[in-house]
Amino acid sequence: MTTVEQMGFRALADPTRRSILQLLANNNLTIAEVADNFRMTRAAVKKHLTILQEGNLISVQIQGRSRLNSLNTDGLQQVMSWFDFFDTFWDERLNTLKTEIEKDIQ
Amino acid sequence: MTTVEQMGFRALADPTRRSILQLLANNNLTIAEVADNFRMTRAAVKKHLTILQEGNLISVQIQGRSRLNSLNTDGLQQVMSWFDFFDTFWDERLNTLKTEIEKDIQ
DNA sequence: TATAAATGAAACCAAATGGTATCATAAGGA
DNA sequence: TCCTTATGATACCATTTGGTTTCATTTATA
Repeated sequence: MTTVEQMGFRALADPTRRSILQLLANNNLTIAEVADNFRMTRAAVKKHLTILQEGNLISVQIQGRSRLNSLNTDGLQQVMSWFDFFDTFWDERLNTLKTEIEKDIQ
Repeated sequence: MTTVEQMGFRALADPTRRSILQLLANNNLTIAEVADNFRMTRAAVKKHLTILQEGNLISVQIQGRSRLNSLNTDGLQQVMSWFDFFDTFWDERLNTLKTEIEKDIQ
């Protein structure tokens, strides 16, 4: 049961991967360019990029011998939509609170 | 460098823990009550609850010999605020698009 | 005061994770 | 063509993770 949502959350669990996403928000970058921003091997960075891709958080465009990574907002939206569940929860609590206050007033 | 944000993301990476949060959105539950909803031992569930607490996603209230777990919206808010970074990114892209269209019109 | 109920804690285990090093392959450029 | 650049793919390793089992501690209760 490895849903897209699950892959997205798993991808976001690592701080390096979250940094990569913030990098890609500014520019589309090749693997080597992304790797320049971290103190680990290109191989390690490439693994992170693969996991980000599996979570639909980035998309890849192959240009000759290089591989351009760009942010994919679809995955981010999907993960963010998980939190909507709690929006209704918060609304309900606010309504309950409101009802209690109204009771107090009368 | 284990920030609260990092702990929150890590806590959310596991599907069992996300389910627990949704359970606690409806009711405050003891460890045993939470465990009734899963096919794993109480010990395993307790570990998950500890990780959720470290991520500020739940808070615990001790009542006699039982331990009541409840949703802590602070942690959720903190994690959700990470995504705000990309809101401005999206806005910028929309503005860029708008500018391009306006250029086309003239 | 026994006894049951609820949790705490620690040792242990298999699998996943994040990293490295190494070698292979593909594509541009002098 | 030859060399360099950019990536692909493995094998390997230490640590973390998610789970179990077992035993100890604390708190209600008959």
